[in-house]
Amino acid sequence: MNGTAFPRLDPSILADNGDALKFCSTCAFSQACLAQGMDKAALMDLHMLVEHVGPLHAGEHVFREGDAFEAIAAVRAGTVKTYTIDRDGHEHVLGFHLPGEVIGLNAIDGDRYPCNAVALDTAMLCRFSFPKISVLAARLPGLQQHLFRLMSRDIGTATLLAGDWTADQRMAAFVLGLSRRLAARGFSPDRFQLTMARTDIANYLRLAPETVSRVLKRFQDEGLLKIDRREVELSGRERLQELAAPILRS
Amino acid sequence: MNGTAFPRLDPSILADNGDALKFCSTCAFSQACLAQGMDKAALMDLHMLVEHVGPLHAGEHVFREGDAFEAIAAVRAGTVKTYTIDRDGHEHVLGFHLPGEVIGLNAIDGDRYPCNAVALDTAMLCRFSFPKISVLAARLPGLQQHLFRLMSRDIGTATLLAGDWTADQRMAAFVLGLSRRLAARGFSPDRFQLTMARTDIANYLRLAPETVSRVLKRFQDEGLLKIDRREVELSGRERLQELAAPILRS
DNA sequence: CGCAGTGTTGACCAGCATCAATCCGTGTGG
DNA sequence: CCACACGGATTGATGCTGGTCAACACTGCG
Repeated sequence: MNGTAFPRLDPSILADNGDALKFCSTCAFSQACLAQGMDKAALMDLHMLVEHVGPLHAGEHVFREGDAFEAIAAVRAGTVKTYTIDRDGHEHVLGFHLPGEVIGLNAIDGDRYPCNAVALDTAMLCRFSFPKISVLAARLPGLQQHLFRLMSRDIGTATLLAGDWTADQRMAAFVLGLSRRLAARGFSPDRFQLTMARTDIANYLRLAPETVSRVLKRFQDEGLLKIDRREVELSGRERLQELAAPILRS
Repeated sequence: MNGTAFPRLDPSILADNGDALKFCSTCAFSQACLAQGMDKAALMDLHMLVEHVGPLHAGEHVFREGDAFEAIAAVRAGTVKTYTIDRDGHEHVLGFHLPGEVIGLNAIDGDRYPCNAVALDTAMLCRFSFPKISVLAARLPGLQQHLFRLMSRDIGTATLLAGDWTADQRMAAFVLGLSRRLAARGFSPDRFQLTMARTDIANYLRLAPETVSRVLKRFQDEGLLKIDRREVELSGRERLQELAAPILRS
């Protein structure tokens, strides 16, 4: 619970610079920058300012609401949940962040993080000082473009979730969304583990945990998926897609 | 209804360049950039790439979903509504944009606008070619920072609206939010016109129009505000703030 | 005047939340 | 090894918020 806010670089990685680079080059953030037209030299610059964070264990925080904002971070492994607690004590889950995804972008406007970020399982991250990456982005058009796109995408997904969809639509979109994002990282799209509790899913989809339970049960009864504890297997992808279509816009 | 997509520069403004500059310098976008540390020369560069759009009349579109994305735009006068139509034909209002606010940021990720933008009353805009402003942003740290902040802020407001709030909370947050944004532009915070129809408010807050009507009525009965047709007067700001507090985080 | 668009009001209903009880997998201690 | 407790998940009963449907009022306009 009382994880240190943004732990510093693991010394064992610092020790061997060559290793650190090789390590980081697997980071999807770098990959995306490359695809965005950055050359090798530029990528090297990016690697110069990255700090490897972790491994964090389930329940340890990456940052907390109110912490001074200094850096964004890319998830390299594991799952990170971002959330806030409103004044009635209710948790609002802003998102679940898989490997390759970036957290902290909503903190840029303001000098403090507006939410908490916690590891749901063992997680590794790359930390990018925001002032530094801004300066670098001015030199590297590909990086600037990549950041713009990431933020733009976040606006889009946030507004999609904001729509007034039924519990079934939300649930279908959630499962399908996970499936697609996992597939994009090379994991199986049809069979995966939920790294978050039912309560977390409920707080993310703005449903009661009981509703999450019931909808999943019904989906199983109707053959859309098989679920055992946290293990999910998609068996009725078409029907799920029909349900989720208006949300995922596909 | 059938407004041209992103009408070109009004020739009467082009005619007198000095006038155009004076005109644009009132633009809140420029103001904000100045505040962000840009100098006069930089501002001049920014003015070089701006195109003035409008006046657009109520119902004319700035852009439509699926149009090629080329530019973001700052509202200079009037109100612009952004919205999408889902496959069931239901309208989802993404936002109402007042003078000084920027639209199109959610289009950067992707080569097409993901939503429509329509003028609710007579509106004027400044259009910024996105490729051009990107290049400029790389030269002007203040501009880059400003863009980052704008997008970050949009992520935040989108996620706030996504929460599961009651009709009363949403309505209070909506009215108070308008009041504050208008106040920031120098308009009266206690007395203003709603430029949008009840249906638009409903589609924005994910409520039925009937609910909007009823909640406003009740707010009036309880002395929180006076409303006559589209004219609003806030009379119980404290109580509204209480209601909206968890949403507006203030 | 009559019509159309927008807004309001009322009656009814459905979806989901809430509350409460129970189940189940896991860890713990005797 | 078993008994027990605990947290998360499930299931059932009930109620409330807000949606839906329908009728009507108001305003502006041809």
